[in-house]
Amino acid sequence: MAELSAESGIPVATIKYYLREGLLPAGERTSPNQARYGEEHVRRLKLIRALVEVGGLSVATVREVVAAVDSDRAAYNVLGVAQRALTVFKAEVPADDREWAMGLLTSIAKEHGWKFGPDNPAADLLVGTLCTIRALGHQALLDQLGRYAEIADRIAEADLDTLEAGVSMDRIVEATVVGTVLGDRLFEGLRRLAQAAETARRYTEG
Amino acid sequence: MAELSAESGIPVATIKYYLREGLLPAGERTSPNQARYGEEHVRRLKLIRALVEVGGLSVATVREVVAAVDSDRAAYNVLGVAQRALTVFKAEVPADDREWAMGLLTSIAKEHGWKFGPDNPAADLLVGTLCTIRALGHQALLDQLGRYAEIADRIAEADLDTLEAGVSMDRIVEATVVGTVLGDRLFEGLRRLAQAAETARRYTEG
DNA sequence: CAGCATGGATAGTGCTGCTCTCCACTATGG
DNA sequence: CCATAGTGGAGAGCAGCACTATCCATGCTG
Repeated sequence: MAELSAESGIPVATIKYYLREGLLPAGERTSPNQARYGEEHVRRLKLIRALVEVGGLSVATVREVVAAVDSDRAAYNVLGVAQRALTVFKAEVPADDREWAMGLLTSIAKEHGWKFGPDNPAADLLVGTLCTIRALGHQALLDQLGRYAEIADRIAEADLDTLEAGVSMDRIVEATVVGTVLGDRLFEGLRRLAQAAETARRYTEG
Repeated sequence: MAELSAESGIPVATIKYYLREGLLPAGERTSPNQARYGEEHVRRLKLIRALVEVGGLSVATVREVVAAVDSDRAAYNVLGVAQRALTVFKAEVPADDREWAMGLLTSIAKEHGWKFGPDNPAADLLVGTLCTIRALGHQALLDQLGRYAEIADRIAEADLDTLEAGVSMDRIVEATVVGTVLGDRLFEGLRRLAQAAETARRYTEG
C-alpha cells in the first residue's frame, strides 16, 4: 500500500478512506494483513482525483460514477448511467415556472430531434436553469436558446467522434465519464478565452 | 427584514449571515435598530441564491463576484473581473506537463486569434485540465481540441450578441455574471441532451 | 525475536454554510 | 405609559464533508 501511495502521490490514510467508501476496489489478498495492488488501482486513483479535483465532484458522486464504470461494461446506455450520476439540479422552482420551462425546452427539443423522458436529469437541470434565468430577468439569454442548442449539437457530434476515434472497448465507459466531466471543464475554459477574444475584437478600437 | 425574508423566501437568519459576509449591502437606516430594504435587495438575494444553488459557487466566491458587480460599473473589462473570480483551477500539475499543455494551448490560441497573459485564470484552468486528461491517457479528447476551440468561438459570438441585445447598461455587469455562471450550466444541459440524441442517432438501428 | 509495516476500525480535525441564542433597543397597540 | 413583539447585531453552535490521526492485532523481515 505504501507503494501504491508513492506511485499515486496520495497519502495512505486517504487511500484507506477511498477503500472504505468503495471508490477503490480492494487489492488482491496475499495474506490476512497484506494485499497486492496493480496498475488498475493506480489508474483508478488518478481517475478519482481527476473527478474530485478537476471535475469538482463529491466523493458520493464519484462512488456512483465508478460503480457505473465497473458494472456497465456493456457500453450500451453508458451515457445514460453516467449522466444520471453526473447531472443533478437540487434547487427547487415553482410548478408553473417548471411548466413554462418545460414547454420552451420541448419546442427546442422538437426542432433538434432530441428525445427525453420526464425524469431525464439533463432536462431537469435545464428546466431549473431556465427558470432561474427568467426569475433574474435575463430574457436576452433565453432568446438565444435556439442558437445555443444548435451549437450543442455540434459539440455532441465532436464528443461522439472522440469516443469512436481512439478508445478501445474496455475503456469506453471511462472515456465517456472523462469526456463528460473533464470535457465540461475544458469547454468552460475555451469559452472564457474565446469570450475575451471576441470582446477585444468588438470593443478594442474604441 | 421579515418582509424581505417573506419576499425572497430566505430565512431571516440566512439574510443576516449574507449581510455579515458582505454579500448583501446593508439596508437604508431609518433608526438605530430599523432599516428599509428595497427592490435591489430582493434582486441581489435572487442573484446570490442563483449563483450558490444553480452555479454551485461558494459564499466566498459570490462575495468576490458581487464586489465586482458593485464596483466595476464601468462595464469595461467586466468580463476579466468576472472571469478572475469565477474561474479557478486548484489542483497542481508537474512543471514539465504544464509546459507541454501551455505549448498546445498557445498554438490553438494563435489559430483563433486568442490572446492571454500568463496569469489568465481561464488559461490556467485549461492547462490543468489538459494535463489531467493526458495523465489519464485520453489522447482522443486532446486530438479534438481544435474542433472544440472552433465551437467555443461560435459560443462566444452568441454570448456577446446576448449582451448587446437586450441589456441596459446598468445591468450589463450582472448580465455578464449570469451569462457566465448560468450560461455554463445551461450549456451543460444542452450538451447532455444533444449527446443522448446523437448517440441514439448513431447506434439505434443496431 | 525485535521492530516496523499492514489492513482495518474508530475518532478527531478543519472548513463551510448556515442556524440558534442572546442582547440592547425601539416601534407600536392598548 | 407600558407590555409586547420585532429589529439589527454578535457569538456560539451544528451538521456535513473530506480527510487525517490514532490505535490495534497481526505478520513479515532482518
